[in-house]
Amino acid sequence: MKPPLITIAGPTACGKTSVSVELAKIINGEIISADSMQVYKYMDIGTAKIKESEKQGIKHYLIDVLKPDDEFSVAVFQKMAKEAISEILEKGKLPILVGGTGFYVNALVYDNDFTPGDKNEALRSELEQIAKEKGKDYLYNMLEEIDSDYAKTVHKNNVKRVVRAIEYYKVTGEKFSVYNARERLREPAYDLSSFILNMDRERLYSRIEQRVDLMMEEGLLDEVKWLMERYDENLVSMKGLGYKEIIGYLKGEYSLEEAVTILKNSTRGFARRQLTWFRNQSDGIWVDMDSFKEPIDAAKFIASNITKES
RNA sequence: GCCCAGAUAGCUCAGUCGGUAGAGCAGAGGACUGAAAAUCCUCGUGUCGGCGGUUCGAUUCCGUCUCUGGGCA
Repeated sequence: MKPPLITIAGPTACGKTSVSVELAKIINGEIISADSMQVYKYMDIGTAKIKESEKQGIKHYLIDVLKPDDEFSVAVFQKMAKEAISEILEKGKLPILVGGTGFYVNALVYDNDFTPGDKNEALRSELEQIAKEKGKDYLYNMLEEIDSDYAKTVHKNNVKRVVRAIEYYKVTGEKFSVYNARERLREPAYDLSSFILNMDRERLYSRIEQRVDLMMEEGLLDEVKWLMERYDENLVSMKGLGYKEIIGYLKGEYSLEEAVTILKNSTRGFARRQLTWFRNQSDGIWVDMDSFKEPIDAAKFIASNITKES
């Protein structure tokens, strides 16, 4: 018998946070964040992290658990999320996975195997160096020779992907395409109820802009300055939306006003990419946020659509 | 009032030595299996300001009008 799991996904700024808290109250659940940036401490404003007062006593997992310079990846996420699920289930409560990082949600839901192919930092930088010196085509040709099937599915300009595929092969001796094909066959490891929140695009975009303006009012600039004094700008965490744009301003690349515009534009693009993922890489009931007046109404709708087997 | 410069895709502009036009941004779609808020791919017809004229043919040349900048009075 599979353990129960409820997932709530959706693009940034669509209202996941408040709906999930309301849902947790209704069904006696606890929340696990599937968010690649909210895991980091000290990054509060830019990640639109839930505030203590907004939690309303509902326990949240995987928020503020790492420092900005700690290692993080899907594999780490999956491990920590699984631990959180066990903990919640032991209490007799329901786990609710909430977040906008579709890749993470799927990794947990399908329980993908991340045991093989651990990353090899030295190899990665070596391969990146090759791409820089001999060109992307050269690196891509290397991939074609060791795994032509995977090469067919990735664009030669996507150096990150090409590097990972070569890395995987060198580390494990197995073709990345073989690994992918195997992982693709997996069935959900949970008794799953999945929901995808969405709303009118125009409305979503204006909410994004409002949110960015609010972040500036709340002191995003100071938050980023504070982080810059302590952490390296090349950290993965510092590549997050709201951070890399303000860092650009702090380095004198453009004005603060431009930084805000760039941030708004990038966030809209992010929301669009998230939606593309949910549309094509995930299953679930789409919840039209426009048809609910309050978050609690959407939560009630979700609660009534949870499949009850246990 | 006069002079000059503009008026071209939602925005900023390029261009056509006359054969109905193209970049960036915005927008849309897609990929993704240990960087994922990352990375990468694809998609551009619009009375070329209005009206006349020259011409086989005008967005391109000429005239005129309107509007917008700037300058002179």
